[in-house]
Amino acid sequence: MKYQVISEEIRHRIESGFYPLDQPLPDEHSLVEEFSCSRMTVKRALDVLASEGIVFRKRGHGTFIVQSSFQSDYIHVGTNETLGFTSLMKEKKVTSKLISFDMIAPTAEVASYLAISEDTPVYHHIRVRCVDDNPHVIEETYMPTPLIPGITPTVLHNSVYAYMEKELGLKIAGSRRRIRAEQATAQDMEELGLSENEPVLVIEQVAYLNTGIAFEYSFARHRFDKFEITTVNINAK
Amino acid sequence: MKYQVISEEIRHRIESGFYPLDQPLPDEHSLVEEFSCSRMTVKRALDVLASEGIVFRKRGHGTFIVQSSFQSDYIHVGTNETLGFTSLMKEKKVTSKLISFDMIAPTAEVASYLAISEDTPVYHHIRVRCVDDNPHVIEETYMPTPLIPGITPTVLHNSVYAYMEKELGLKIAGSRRRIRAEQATAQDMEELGLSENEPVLVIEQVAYLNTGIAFEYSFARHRFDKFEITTVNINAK
DNA sequence: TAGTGGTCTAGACCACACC
DNA sequence: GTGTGGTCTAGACCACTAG
Repeated sequence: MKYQVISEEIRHRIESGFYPLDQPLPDEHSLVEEFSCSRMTVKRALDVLASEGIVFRKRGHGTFIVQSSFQSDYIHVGTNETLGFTSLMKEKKVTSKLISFDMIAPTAEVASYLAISEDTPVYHHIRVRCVDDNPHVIEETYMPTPLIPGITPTVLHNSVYAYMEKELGLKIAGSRRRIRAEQATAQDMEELGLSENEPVLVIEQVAYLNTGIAFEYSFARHRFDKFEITTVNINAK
Repeated sequence: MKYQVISEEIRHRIESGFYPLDQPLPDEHSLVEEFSCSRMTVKRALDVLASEGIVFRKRGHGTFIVQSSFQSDYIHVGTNETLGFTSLMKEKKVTSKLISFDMIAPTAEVASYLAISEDTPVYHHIRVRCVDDNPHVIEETYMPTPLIPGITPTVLHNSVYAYMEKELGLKIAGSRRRIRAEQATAQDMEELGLSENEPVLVIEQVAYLNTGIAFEYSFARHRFDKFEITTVNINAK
C-alpha cells in the first residue's frame, strides 16, 4: 500500500510543521519525484488526506493545509470510525457493569435491522460503560448468536469488539448510525447519575462485518456532558 | 465525469431492483465491457457506491448490495451533506423568524474558528427556522462581512446558502461539525416550544468555501423530536 | 486453479486559476 | 501561456476467495 505510506508521511509532515501552514503543499509532480511513484499514487495519497479534512485541493491552484482547530473537553468520536468504546478511550480505564444478559428471540424490528428471521436467537445485553469509574454510557445490544459464539459475561465485562477480532477472527467493516437527543429515562438517571432534566445523546447503530452481514444492533445512551460526535464533510467535486 | 455517470446508472439499477439483492453485481471486467471504459473507471464508480454504504466489496469474492433499511419519522441529514436547512426540507415550506441581526467584532473564539483577526467584523444573526410553521431549530451564525457582502434581513428570511451560490457565485466545499445533546435553555423553550426538561440536539459547525476559507461558524439547536443525523461509515481497507 | 477486487504504472487530455 | 489538479486509459502484478 504505497499510497498509505505516502499519505502517512505527508500527514506527519503537516503535523510536525514541516510544511508551512500558509503555503501550498508541493505539487503532485514534485511528490512523484520524491516518492518515486506514479502520479495516480500521489494523488490517491493526497485524496486520503483531503477526505479527512486535513488538506484542501483546488484545481489549477494547489493543495493547501486546512487548519483544524477543534478542541474540546468532550470525548469525541469521528463518524469515520467504527470503534468499540474501549478502544476510543485509549489512555483511560474502561470498566463495564453488566445490567442484563440473555438470549432471546428478536422482535420484528430487531430482526429486520439485523436481516435475520425472528426464529434466529440473539444475544441481548445491557451494559453501563465507565471511564475511570465514572459512568459514561448505557448500551443495549442485540447480536445474532450464530455469528458471535462464545459471548459470556467475562467477555462483556471487557470489549466485545476485541473478542470478535482477536478470538473469532472476524473483521468489522462499517456501520450505520442515527444520532439524536432524548430526555433521560429513569434508568439513565439511575445508571448514569443524571438528574431529571438532563438529556442523553442517543446513538442507534447497525454494525457490519466485512462479509456484509449485520452483526450488531445497538442503542447507546451517552451522558450529554461527556460525549460528542465530530464529522468532517467534503463535498464531491 | 464518466465514473459519476456509471455510478448513477448502477445506483438506479440497484434501487429499481434490476440487480437481484442476493446476487453479486457483475464483476468489473463485465462492467468494463458494458460501459466501454477502463477498469479503473468502473472501480471508481463502484467505490463511490461503497463509500455511500450501498454496496459492499470483497476482494476475491465480488461486489454485493447492502440492504439498508433505515426508515424514520425524523428529518435526518447525512453527514456527507453540507446543506442549508432550506434545501433539506425539499417538499416543505420553510420560513424563518429573524431574532437578531447585527454586525459585530468577533470574540477571540469565533475569530479563531473563522481564522480571521478580531478586527474583521462579522455578521451575527439568530434565526428560528420553521417547517410548515412549526419551529424546528434555532440557529446562531457568524459570517465574516468581507466574504459575504449584501446580507440583509430579506436574505435571512430565506436561504443564505442559496444566496451565496446563486447571487455571489460562491461554492460551498465542506464543513466540520460537532454534535452533542444539551438541556433546553430558556430561549430554546420559548422559541421552539419545548418544555423544561426536554433536550436539544446541538450542531456546531464551521463551513468552508471551495477556496478553503471558512465562511460560517454556527450553532444550531434542534428540537430533539424533529431531527436526527445519520451516518454511514465504511472502514478503510 | 480460476476468478475476484486492490494497487500501481506511465502516459494522455482536460478544466481551472493565475499571469 | 504555464502550472495546477481531475479524469481516463490499457495494461500489469498482487492478495484474497472459492472449488
